[in-house]
Amino acid sequence: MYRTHNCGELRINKLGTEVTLSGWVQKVRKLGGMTFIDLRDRYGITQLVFNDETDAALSEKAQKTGREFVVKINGTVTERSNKNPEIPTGDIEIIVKKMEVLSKSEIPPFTIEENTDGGEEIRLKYRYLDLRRPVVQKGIILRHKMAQEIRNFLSNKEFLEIETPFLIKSTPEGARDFVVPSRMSDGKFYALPQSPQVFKQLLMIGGYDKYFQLTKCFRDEDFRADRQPEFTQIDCEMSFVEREDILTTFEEMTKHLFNKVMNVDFPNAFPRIEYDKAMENYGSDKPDIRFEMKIHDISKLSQNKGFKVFDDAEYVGAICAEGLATYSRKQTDKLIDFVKRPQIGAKGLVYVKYNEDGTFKSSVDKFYSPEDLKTWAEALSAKPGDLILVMSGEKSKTLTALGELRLEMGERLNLRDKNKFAPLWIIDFPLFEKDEETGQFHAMHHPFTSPKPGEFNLLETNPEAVKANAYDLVINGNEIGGGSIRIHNTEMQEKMFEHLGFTKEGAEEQFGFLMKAFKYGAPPHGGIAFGLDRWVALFNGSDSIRDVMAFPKNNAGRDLMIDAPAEIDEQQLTDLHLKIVK
RNA sequence: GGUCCGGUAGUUCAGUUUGGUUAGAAUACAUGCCUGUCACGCAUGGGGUCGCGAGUUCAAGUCUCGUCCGGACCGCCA
Repeated sequence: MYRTHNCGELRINKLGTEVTLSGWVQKVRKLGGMTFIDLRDRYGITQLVFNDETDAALSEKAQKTGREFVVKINGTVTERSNKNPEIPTGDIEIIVKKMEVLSKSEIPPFTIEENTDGGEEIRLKYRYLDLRRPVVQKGIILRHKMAQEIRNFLSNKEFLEIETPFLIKSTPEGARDFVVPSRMSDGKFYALPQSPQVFKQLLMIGGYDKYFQLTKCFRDEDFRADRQPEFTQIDCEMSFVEREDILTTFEEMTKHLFNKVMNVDFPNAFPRIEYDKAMENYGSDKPDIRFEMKIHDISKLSQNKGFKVFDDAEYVGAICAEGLATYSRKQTDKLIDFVKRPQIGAKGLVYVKYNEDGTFKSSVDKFYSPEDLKTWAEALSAKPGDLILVMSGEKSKTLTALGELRLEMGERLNLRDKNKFAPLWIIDFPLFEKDEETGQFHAMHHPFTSPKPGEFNLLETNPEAVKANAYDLVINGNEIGGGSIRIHNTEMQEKMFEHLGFTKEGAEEQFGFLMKAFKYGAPPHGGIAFGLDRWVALFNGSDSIRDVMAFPKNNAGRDLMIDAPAEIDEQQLTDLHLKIVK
């Protein structure tokens, strides 16, 4: 037998018990005639003691074990004379009688402790060692708990977990597909799903009116801290539902998860904000509403006073950063640099300091009287001591830039507390967005999204104004999930493809099977999908989804541990009818 | 496709601004001392193609160009 207990469970009430433990040697402390070993497994750390006077040979053996050796010991649970209040097992230690080395270890490339000395790259390369660290385990365990709770909740609501295929067909809309060459069909390819979208709709037509799946999705685009080539979605779909049914069901699921996993309760309904309002007030379609600092339109108050920059602008907007009127010239210059960074791309920034004594000091004093500035302050509900930040230009771009600035100021004012959660729904997204270069319409959500009821007619006259029956769940500025009520009849779907620039033949070739299915009694349906990785990362307080994936890839989509992607041999290429062109 | 930052001991970094003696620190590792440590302590020691290639120069970790690798971001991600 390898163990009677794990390394995290022994307490003072087990004094005198003979135990067997197995685990990894985290640390050996030699104090002359006495040696301590910290033995670790995923449940905790237990201290082992060896004494020269009791058993010199065993003590010698203990001193020779290195970090990360796997050992099995037999011994007696004893009260420590010097207790360690830092760890749960700190009141006891094991006086070892027998030790067996089960597996030796080379010297690990970084320290495997709560605070490692290893950098990102080396920890990815030796991911199996990083996985031994409690902080990493915490994320992996949290992920398991969330997945369990999701399954419990949905299963109790009579949702069925149904798998859909990974080897499917490439479609032109959306992200780039990962592609798999076919050996059996010369020159043909499978594609890995970007999401099970079409299959879950076909399941609705197949009569499985409540479906879900925790499944991998694949998108061959460039990656970020919160984007990996393969990621996990909580994919859900329901039949005979309207938007309200979906929002109610999944708001309940969200609350269930918060309650069971984070012990956080939301007695009230989540706020619902229309897309247009979100853009106007927060400059983002995924606003962080842990703090207010709304954007205000001060175009009317600031134009026609002789300041050309504002007069020529389509829009002038401002935010109010509380208590920052004391910012120095150097600090305001830093903010100007911040908005001028190419990622934000603003031309500049005007600041107004509303001083404690009620006076104003701004970078545009030449053009605006204190009375003018006072009207701005009133519009923003600014108090003496606050700093007003103003940007102008083309409306949507300025709003986006102000949104970025708002987040930055929220960060500086410590308003983005990781222990605080602010979920909300964004609703009424536009159905289409226009490609700036080609003028072509794209589906903002996806091409199966239904327009809002009552807006079907607008489709012909003013497609850009049509709102989609789509919704996103946003928590703390992260898009956690999104979905829509789908189109469920052939005519509407054909019209949609037409607007998206598909020819009749093209649509038939790509999605003919779906259009055909619609002809055999398709129930009204809709659904939602959540990004499990992002959600776990959010609950875990991680900035990167890599922290909550057992084996993540780097930002170039490479797996540094197994060194993938890799070349394949000539025979494989031949079998797949492929030739490498350099 | 683009912008920015980085690559020096097993690891994390300093040194590069202003080219110039034997490239440092911490930690890890090894050895010795140490009987209550838990970031143990003390002493000694080993450990470097300064990512790679080319160039400038009497001389390159340091300057230039190219290239590879890693990270953050923009585009992209229905």
